[in-house]
Amino acid sequence: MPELPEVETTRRGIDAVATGHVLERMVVHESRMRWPIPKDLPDLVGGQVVRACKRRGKYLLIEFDQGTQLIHLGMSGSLRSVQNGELLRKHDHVEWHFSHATLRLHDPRRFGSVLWHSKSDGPVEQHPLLKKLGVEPFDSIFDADWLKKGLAGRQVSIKQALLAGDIVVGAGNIYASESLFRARIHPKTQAARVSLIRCARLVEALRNTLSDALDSGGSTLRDYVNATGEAGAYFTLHAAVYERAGEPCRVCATPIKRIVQGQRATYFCPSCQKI
DNA sequence: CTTTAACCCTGGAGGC
DNA sequence: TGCCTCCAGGGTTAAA
Repeated sequence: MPELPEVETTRRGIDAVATGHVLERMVVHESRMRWPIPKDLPDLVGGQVVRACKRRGKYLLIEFDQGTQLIHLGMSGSLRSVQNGELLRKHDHVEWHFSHATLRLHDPRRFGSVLWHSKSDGPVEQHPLLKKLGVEPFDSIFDADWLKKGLAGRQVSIKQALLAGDIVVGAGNIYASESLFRARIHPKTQAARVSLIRCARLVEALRNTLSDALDSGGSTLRDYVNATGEAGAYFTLHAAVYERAGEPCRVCATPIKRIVQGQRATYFCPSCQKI
């Protein structure tokens, strides 16, 4: 799925289309997503003004006066703006119709979700899916100390701890590998054994990896399409290790290795990255 | 408490 | 132009 840069790119795209405008109609073509899309959601938001389009981790938050829609893109989701009346494609599951454009959620695997959090249930940050999320990577509170404290007592690998998202959000499977490469940390290093110095390196590496991806349009994915429908090529052009097993490290030419951690592929340079 | 692995689902790639 | 296996951006959930 879209990792944080892709989600943020999407947020900017839909913000430009939706914020301050009346959502004339929401249409659900397929409600069987990660969780069923609530049946009463279209009636709840139809005719309402979109007040803001925000993001928390990889969740998109569409704010209305009565509450917030939570949208997750899962592994294969994309949310893009199309001209009103553009032909529906296979796997276009949800539409948000505005007078000047339509937003479409396209998600072949349907791991994504569209949920509702009513204002009467308190701040959206308290939603069960959001309240356990770690800090945002660009929040100033996220520093070496924060990371070190978060890793304390964890027996899992640093790769898995980073991916878990309960210390810091935003590192998906691609950027977890890429960030560890930049920080020169071996992905199998025990989380609790990562030193403060290396935590500092990892904080910087994660931020640099994410902001580089954001600068190039948040487009790590083979078939990724951002909110305006523009495909990107950051990943194919710039990945240092991801999906490069057997190919030479861009720094030292040692063949990149692929291992499996927690049922997910990890890529690293066995020479540059130390335990 | 932490950790693990099953699971949700479609489609593309590659072997035969 | 078929069939089969493996793999893919995520993350919740039940079980150990």
